Amino acid sequence: MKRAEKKLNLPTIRRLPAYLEILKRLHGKGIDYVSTTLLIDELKFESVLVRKDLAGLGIAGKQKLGYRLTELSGAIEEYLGWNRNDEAFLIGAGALGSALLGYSKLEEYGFKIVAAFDSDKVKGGTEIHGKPVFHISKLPNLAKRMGIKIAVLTVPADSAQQVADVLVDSGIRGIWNFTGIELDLPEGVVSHNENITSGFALFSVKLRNLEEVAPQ
Amino acid sequence: MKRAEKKLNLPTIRRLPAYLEILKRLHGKGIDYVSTTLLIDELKFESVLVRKDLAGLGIAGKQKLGYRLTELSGAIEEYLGWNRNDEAFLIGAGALGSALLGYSKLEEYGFKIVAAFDSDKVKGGTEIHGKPVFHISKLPNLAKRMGIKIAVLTVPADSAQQVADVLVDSGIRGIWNFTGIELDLPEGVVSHNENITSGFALFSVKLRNLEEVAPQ
DNA sequence: TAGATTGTTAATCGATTAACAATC
DNA sequence: TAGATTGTTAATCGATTAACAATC
Repeated sequence: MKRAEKKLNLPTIRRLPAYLEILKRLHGKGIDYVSTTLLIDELKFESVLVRKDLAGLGIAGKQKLGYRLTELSGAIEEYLGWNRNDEAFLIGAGALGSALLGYSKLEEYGFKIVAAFDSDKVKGGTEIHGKPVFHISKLPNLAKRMGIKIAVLTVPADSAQQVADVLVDSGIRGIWNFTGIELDLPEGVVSHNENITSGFALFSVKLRNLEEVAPQ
Repeated sequence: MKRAEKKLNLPTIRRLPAYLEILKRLHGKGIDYVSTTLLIDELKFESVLVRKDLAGLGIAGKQKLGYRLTELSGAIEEYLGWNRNDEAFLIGAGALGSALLGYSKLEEYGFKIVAAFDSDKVKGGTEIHGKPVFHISKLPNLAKRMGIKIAVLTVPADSAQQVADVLVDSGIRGIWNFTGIELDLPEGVVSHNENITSGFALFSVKLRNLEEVAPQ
């Protein structure tokens, strides 16, 4: 299969997992071909948009039939790199960190958190959702020995930058950042900020509008 | 204080919490006036953007000085409705649900989860992060008695719609939806979808690019 | 053939950025 | 006054939607 060369735009990339989820469900039902009309039955947006999105993946549909399901989901997984197997560390084993350690979908998508770290004193042999938890002082050594290049950062905001510096020194090149802090990182290290408060703000505004339309 | 009438665009609303966070930090340092140049020192984007964002809040800055910190953060909180006190139920006390029950920032922002529900058999007196957990069968009654109108939905995808129907019947009008499923809801009920896989997809693509630029 | 679908090009809409005027 | 800043209008950029051609 030829690698899709086209650069997809950001909203498209955000939508890809939703397509993949639906495709999985349809695959379970023994469906072989999916049309964009079938896909938008499940989603709530326009079929042109789906078609544009899929066009960038570099696969072709068949008129009257749609896209071959396995080919389509394969292309999405390949585009996202979810057919690979990435190993990552998680730092900050609080409530959010623990939730991510137990979020099995990540592994399904080729993203395996192999160990967690925390600044609290941890007893030897501690595990959360079956993943070992170490004191953060052990991270640099383990990262180098295991060749880990990816980290999930779920520490409190006020230690975010400091921990990030340690990660960079330990050879980490990609940081999935849940701290709400904009990290200062050197060239060659990428981060992606996940910010639940942004989504909460949108939800809040929707709630406020609701109350204004029909108070009490 | 006059209510800001202007409708802010979605990206602006998403940015408001970040401004608020910075303002809180600066407030702790005893700073009274903040300029947009000061704000962008912390963020990584353009000061025009910040100015445009703040313009919609309906407050005025002072040339050479900037905005009065308390007035600015007050206006943001009011716009988001974070100066109110909303009570909510959480449904689905798994890993993610538990994390949200322990996420104290929500309460700081006027959003209080008062109880959790799960379909698993729960013993009387069960608590997670100090919040009582009930069997879901108790929800309709409690929601009505307590006048709860907001729910956080963290159940597995395959029961999402079914639980949402129960919520609507119980008088819930706003659903913060973490299930990854697009809910079918009647007129007058709003939902906001939080989808961690979307963010993970963006992170994955950044990681993939990283590897392509400098393999191994 | 008629109809369902893919896939592309043009038009529109929305958000960011650039330019600059106003003012303390 | 000079300089730092707010705040607005115009230009640009990016994404969605509309229109439609192509084809099985």
